[in-house]
Amino acid sequence: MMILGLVRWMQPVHGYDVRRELLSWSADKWANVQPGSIYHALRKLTDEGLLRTVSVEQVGARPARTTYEVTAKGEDEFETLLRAQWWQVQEPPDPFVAAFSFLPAMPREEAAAALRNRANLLRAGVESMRASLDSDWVGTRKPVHVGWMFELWLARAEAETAWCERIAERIESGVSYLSDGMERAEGWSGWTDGTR
Amino acid sequence: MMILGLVRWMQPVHGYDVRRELLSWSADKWANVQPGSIYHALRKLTDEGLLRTVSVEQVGARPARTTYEVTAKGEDEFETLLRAQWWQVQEPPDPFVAAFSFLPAMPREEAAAALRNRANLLRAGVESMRASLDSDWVGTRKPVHVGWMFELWLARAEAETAWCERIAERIESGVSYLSDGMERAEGWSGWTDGTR
DNA sequence: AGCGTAATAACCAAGTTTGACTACAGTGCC
DNA sequence: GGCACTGTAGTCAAACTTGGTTATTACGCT
Repeated sequence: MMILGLVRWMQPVHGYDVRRELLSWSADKWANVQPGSIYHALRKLTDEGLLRTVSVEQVGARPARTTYEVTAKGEDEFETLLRAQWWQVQEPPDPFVAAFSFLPAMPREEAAAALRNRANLLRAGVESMRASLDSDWVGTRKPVHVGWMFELWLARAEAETAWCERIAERIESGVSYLSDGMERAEGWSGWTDGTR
Repeated sequence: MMILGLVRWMQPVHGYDVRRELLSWSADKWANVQPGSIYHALRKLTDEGLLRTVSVEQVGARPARTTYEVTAKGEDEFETLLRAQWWQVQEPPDPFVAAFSFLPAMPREEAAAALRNRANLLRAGVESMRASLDSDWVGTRKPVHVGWMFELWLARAEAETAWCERIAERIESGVSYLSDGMERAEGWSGWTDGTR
């Protein structure tokens, strides 16, 4: 749980603060935390004894805001969780890879075009990232390691760009999708080989 | 939905077949489809009119197995879904990135060690992938594009390996985590700067 | 002064995912 | 023949996510 970590370094906080911080990191993209989940998570963590409510303030007739802070147990749990993620490699599910596994269901032309398009989109992303890396915003107003995360994305994106173009060429070159050993093997009748 | 695509090229199938195929692709890793979700998904897709049940056989006193196939509407929907994934770039949530964003909560030494470790794990993965790419198994018994997916993982993993080592060095070199512009800015008291 | 829009703070019901569990049939081993 | 084990097929309740909604206050504009 990511929320726990956030509460830990902003404590004491209330839900809305956490939400804003998450959105400002646009963390809904790379963590799986949508605004809606936050309050549920906070309550659950409290039930488990990892958080403790500090106070419940009420300003006018607005919804009461509850402020949380981390307990000793929560601190422990966070360390454990954090270490688990740091020491393990565990590749995240990627919808594109899933879609790519259905390659033979796409007409060759379209597949190649889509890959080229993807390469361009990635390049655009790289460009805009580089821009904000060079600009002073990330350079001076954010901790240094935020820039490092950008570098990771950059490296990944560049690797992927190259791959997209390589594969696009192969597809256009008309290589058969069925490998040598299984030209006439049965059970693959569902595949169109991109030539429908 | 990924299940739809699978049913589409294995039809007619029953749930267990789908499950086996998914596991054999170890798709529980890169798609988010655990065995438990399959039957629910099949039923839901049927309710939505994307699938149609073909028959319900019963062998002895075992659970009845229901066989499905794709309807015309399901075919359409699949095309739409597939294209959405092919033409969009949408980076998946990555738990490591999430954990990395808490870098300042880790002692410097450990962070560096963990990154080095990660680099090694990635290298090991690359190695074993390369091995199975060279072996005949992927080369001859699987469609060619499965090999291409391996190449993508490889490219990503190599990029990330390099990054890990670069960052590990920086961390060891003792750079401050706080960027120049915010040395004395308030509100960051929760950060330990890796020197607890 | 009046009015519309944005921000604040949270809730909730509905939909999804998950891991654990059931129950039976072959198969191999002693 | 008896027994343990693996493979087959699917169910289920509990946990988790999500997107939309409420209700009030502050702000800006004319």
